[in-house]
Amino acid sequence: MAKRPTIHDVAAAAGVSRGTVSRVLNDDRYVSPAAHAAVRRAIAETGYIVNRNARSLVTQRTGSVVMVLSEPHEMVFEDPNYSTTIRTASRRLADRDVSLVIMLAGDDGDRERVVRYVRGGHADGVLLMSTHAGDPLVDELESMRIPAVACGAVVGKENVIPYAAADDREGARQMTRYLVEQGRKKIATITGPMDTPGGIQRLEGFADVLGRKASKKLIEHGDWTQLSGESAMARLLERTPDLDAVFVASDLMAAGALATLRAAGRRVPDDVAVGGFDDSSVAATTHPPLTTIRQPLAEVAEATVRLLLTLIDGAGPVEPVILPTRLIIRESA
Amino acid sequence: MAKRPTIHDVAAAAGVSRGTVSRVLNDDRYVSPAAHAAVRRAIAETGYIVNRNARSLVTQRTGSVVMVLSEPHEMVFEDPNYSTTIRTASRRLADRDVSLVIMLAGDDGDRERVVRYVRGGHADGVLLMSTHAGDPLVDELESMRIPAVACGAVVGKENVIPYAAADDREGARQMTRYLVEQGRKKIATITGPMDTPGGIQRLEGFADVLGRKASKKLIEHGDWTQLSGESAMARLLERTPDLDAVFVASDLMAAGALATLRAAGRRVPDDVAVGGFDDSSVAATTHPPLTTIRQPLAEVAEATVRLLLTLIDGAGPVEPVILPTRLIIRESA
DNA sequence: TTTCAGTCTGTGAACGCTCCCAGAACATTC
DNA sequence: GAATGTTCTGGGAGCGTTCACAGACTGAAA
Repeated sequence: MAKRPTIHDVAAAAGVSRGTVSRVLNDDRYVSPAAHAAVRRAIAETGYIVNRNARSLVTQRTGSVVMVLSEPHEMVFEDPNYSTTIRTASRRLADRDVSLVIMLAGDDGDRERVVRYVRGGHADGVLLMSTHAGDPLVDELESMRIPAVACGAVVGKENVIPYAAADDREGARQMTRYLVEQGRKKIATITGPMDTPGGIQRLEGFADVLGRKASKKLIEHGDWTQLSGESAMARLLERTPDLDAVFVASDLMAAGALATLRAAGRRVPDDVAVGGFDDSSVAATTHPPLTTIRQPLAEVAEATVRLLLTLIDGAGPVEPVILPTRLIIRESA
Repeated sequence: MAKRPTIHDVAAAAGVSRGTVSRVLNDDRYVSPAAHAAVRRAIAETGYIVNRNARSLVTQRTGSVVMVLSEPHEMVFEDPNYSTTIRTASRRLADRDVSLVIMLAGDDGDRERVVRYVRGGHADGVLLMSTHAGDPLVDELESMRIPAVACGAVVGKENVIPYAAADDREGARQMTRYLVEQGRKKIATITGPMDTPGGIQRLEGFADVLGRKASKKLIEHGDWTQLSGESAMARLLERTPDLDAVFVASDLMAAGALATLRAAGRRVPDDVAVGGFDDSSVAATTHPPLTTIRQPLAEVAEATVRLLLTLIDGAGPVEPVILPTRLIIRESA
C-alpha cells in the first residue's frame, strides 16, 4: 500500500502551512478565499483523507458510537427488530459521519469489555438495545457520565437513561378497544416478561380499557417465544374455556396461541379472536393472518439516534420520545 | 471526567520507564519478572487503559473490522439472517479484541463513505454481507488490497473474495431428492434472484437431481419476498396444473406459495408437497409447518470471521469454506 | 581478569493531527 | 502618518503510543 498523504503533503501541494490546511478541514474562521481554494484543490489532487486517530488523539472525540446489544438468553434471536434498528441507526449516524460499533453484552465478560471500551474513550456515546431491568452496565455507564440513550425504555431507569419507544400502552389500548368493539365479552391476555417495558405496559393498556373486567384469571405470562405463547394459551383455555378473545403481547407468541387454539378445535376468529403486537414478519404468514399493532421501528431508531446526538453535542437535556402505534386489521380478529 | 491515566502515569507508579510498560503491554521479550509484576500492579492501581488511537497512530493497525451491509432494495429487511450474523461475528471478533463497525452500502454515497473509511485506514479488514454481483465496491476494495472476505459468495468474484457459505447446491439436492423419494413425479421450483448465489446454486442443485426432467416449464423466479412466492406459484399452477411438488428456494417465498396453493384449493402436502429453504423463523409458523433445509448461519458467520482474521494476520492465503446443510422434516412435504 | 553473548532498561524520535500564540498583512480611523 | 483594530498565516508544542537504538548489567567461557 502506497503511503497515504498527510496534512503535510496537502500543505506542500497547496503552498500553505499545516495550520491553514487544518483550518480548512475544520471550517475554522479566518481562511482567505485563495488559500481555501488552493487547499481544496490540493486535497482533491493528493486524495488526502484525514486520519481520525491522529485527530482523536488531540480532540478527545472519536466520531463513533457503540450500540450495546443485550442478549440475556440466546433467545433474542427471534427478535426481528434488531435488523431494522441497526440499519436505521447506522444510516442516521452516517449522515453525521459518525460510525457505529456493535458490541454484545451477554455475560460479565462482555460487559467488562464494553466498559473498557467506553472508559478507554473509544466512543462518544452509547446506544442501549433491549437492556433488561437491573443490568449493572447501566450503572457503570452512568458513573462514567458518557452520553447514553436506550432504544425502548430501561425499566427502572426511565428517568436517568433517555429513550425513544413505541407507545406500548396506547397500542395495547387500541387492540383491546378493537376487540371490545367487535363485541367480545371475555377477553384474555398473554403478556411478555414483566421485567421488560413491553411486558409491563402492554398489560397496563389492556387493563386501562377493561378496568375491573381484567381479572387475574384472564392474564397469563409468556417470554416472547412462540412456545411460551402455546403453553400460556393452553393454561388460559383450561381455566376459562369460554373466553372469546385474547390479546397477545407479541406476534410470535400469538402464532403459538393460534396453534394451541387450532389444536383445541377453536375456530379463529369465529370462536376466539386473536390480536397480536409488533406487526413482525410472522404476522402475515400465520393462518389466519394476524390482526396486530404496528410499531414504528424505524422511527424509534431514528429518534433514539437523534437523542444521542443531541446529548453528545451537549445540546441536551432531552425528553423521552414516544411514538404512536397503529392497528393493522387482518383476519384473526 | 477526570483525566485518564497514561502510560507515563503507570511508568511512574511502577518506578520504570515508558518503554518497559509498553513492553509489558505488548508481551515483548526481555522484561524482568520484577518489572513485569510492578507494571501489572501499577496498571491495576491506576486503572490504566491503553489508548488505541495513539497506538493505531504508530502501528497503523486499528483493531477493528467493518461489516458492509448491502441493501440494494429496502426489501432486505426481511432477511432474518443479519441478526444472527452480526451477533456471531461480533462475538468472535470480540474474542480477539477486535471491534465491529457496521456500515451500509445502499447507494453510491454510502459506498463512497465506506471507501473513505477503509482508505482512511480505519479498519484492518472488511466483511462483506450479501453483496450483489457487479457491486463496484468490490473492485474498489480489491484495488486497496485490504483483507476482505464475504459471508456468502460474491457472484463473479468467487476467486478473488474468499468466503464462507452454506452448501446451497447440496441443500437443494437434499430437498429435491427427498421429494423424489416421497414419490412425487412433477416437481417444480421457485428460485431466488439469479444474481445471488442462493438463487443460482439452489436451482443447480435442483437440476442436478432431476436432470432433464427439470424443464423450463417447471421453473419460476422470485425475489425472496413472500409476495413474489405467491405470484410465482400462481404462474406455475397455471402452466402446469398437475404438478405435485414444489421446491421453493426460501421459506418466506414458500409461505407465499402456500397461500396461493390454499387459495387454489390444493391441499398441502396431500395434493402438492412444498419444500422450503433456510429454516428461518417463519418456517415453523406456516400452516402446515414447512419442511425445509437448515443453513448453519452461525457457523457460516464464524467461518467468515476466521477467514478474515487469517487474512489480516497475513497467515493466508485462504480457501472458501462450504458448510453442510440439513433437511428438517415438518408437515408440508 | 578479560571477553562476549544474552538480558534488560531508558530515551529520543516518530506517527498525523489540532491548538495556540506570535506576528504579518491589510483596513480603518483619527 | 501614526495608531488601532481585524483578518490571516506559520510554526512550536503536545496528544499517548511504539519502535529502534544505545547502553548497562548479568553470568559463563576463554
